[in-house]
Amino acid sequence: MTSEQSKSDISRARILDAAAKTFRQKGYAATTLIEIAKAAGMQAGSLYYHFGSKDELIEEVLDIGMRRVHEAVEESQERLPADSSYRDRIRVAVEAHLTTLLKHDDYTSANIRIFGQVPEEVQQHHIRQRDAYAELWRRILTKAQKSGALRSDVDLGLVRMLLMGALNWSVEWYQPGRTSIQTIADHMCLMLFSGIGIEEPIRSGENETVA
Amino acid sequence: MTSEQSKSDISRARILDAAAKTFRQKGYAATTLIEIAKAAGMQAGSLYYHFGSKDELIEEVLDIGMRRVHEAVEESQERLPADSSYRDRIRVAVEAHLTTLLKHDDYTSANIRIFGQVPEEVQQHHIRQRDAYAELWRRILTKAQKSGALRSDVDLGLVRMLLMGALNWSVEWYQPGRTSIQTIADHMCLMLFSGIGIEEPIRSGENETVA
DNA sequence: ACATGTTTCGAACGCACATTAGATTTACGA
DNA sequence: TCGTAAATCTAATGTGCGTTCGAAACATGT
Repeated sequence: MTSEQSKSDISRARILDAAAKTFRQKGYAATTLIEIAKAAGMQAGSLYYHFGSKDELIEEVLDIGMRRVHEAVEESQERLPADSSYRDRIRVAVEAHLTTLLKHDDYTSANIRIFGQVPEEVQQHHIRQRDAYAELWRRILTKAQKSGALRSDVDLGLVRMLLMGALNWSVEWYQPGRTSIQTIADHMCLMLFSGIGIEEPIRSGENETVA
Repeated sequence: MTSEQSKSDISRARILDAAAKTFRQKGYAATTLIEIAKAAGMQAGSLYYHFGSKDELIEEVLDIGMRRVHEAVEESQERLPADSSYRDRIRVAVEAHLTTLLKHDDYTSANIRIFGQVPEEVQQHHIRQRDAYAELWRRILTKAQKSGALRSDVDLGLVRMLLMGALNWSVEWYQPGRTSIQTIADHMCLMLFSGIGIEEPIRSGENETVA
């Protein structure tokens, strides 16, 4: 064990990568250890040298995924000039969340897609972590509202849920190459700050039906 | 079989109800036929008198779920006065989608939660139906945009995805009694049309362009 | 080259589940 | 009441998966 990365560490990482990718694609219960092992280049039984059980493996995938998006958003705030506008603060947070989710991070997207499928016991282990991430967003939005950058008559909890939903749902439809992540973030921020509505002319003329 | 509802029909409906509820709660692979049968008041083997396989059962659940939300949104448009504003058209569509999703419809929420987990073959059978529902929303939004009610410089496909995401994600967090469905719809429409931002005191040049 | 610890293999176990088929019960018209 | 079809039960089958464990292969320090 002379090198920084022991062979065990390398195998462990390969297993986790394979697990994250497979869990994201197929869901929790539909993913077999045989599949993960094959993707990691070993036999199913060998996984147990590194992880005690399937649940232990998935717990680590969930943990890494949430930690990454949390850190990404946190760093996006720290990188910002101290006198940045609150809109910019929210904008970079949205960009960080989306980028982590859609760009080379099977862990975070796996977390979002399979969290609702894992055994309740596993979920319990991650509630604290999820709350911490929610709290990060709560702080960002609350500061913006207190400072007058966001309307004071909206329920920020609700706004946060709708915002997270819009962002997280992208894992269900995003395809690299069709739309840039930046464009998605721009549209999201436009909707969030200004909306996309235009005052309609006061007359009620056209009776165009939709259906 | 003298009554309108034969015993078979009643059992069938009870099975479907039980399946929708269980699938929504536990996901596709984690739901066993034993569980569904117990919730429907019979033995697992008896299910096969009504359905050829687990996949056949889930296909019908998915089908019903999508049909219900589609019809709900369609009817919301037809019920509207012919001279309604485009904002109102979108508003009632949002309300119809959300209400179907969150109020007594395990079928639609099951569809949304488990679609990504079912075997690819089953998914293929429903792509047409999903496209049809997407097309319904596309029409509503496009007409609004063409009429000048929505900004012309936004990608409506993207807006639709973000909107659907915000709405659909509610199945992950909504709890009856905490926030009313109407309030959720109001917040969503406010964000969509006007945004929740307030011009900040002129500090630096904000660029509000999209794409 | 040897010895010792590390990592992977490979076969086997047990269990839970989807599915099947014949027996059994239920509903209902004659 | 009887007979037939509908509906459900019950037990069995097969399969796939998580998990275990001793043996084999590999790596490393002496």
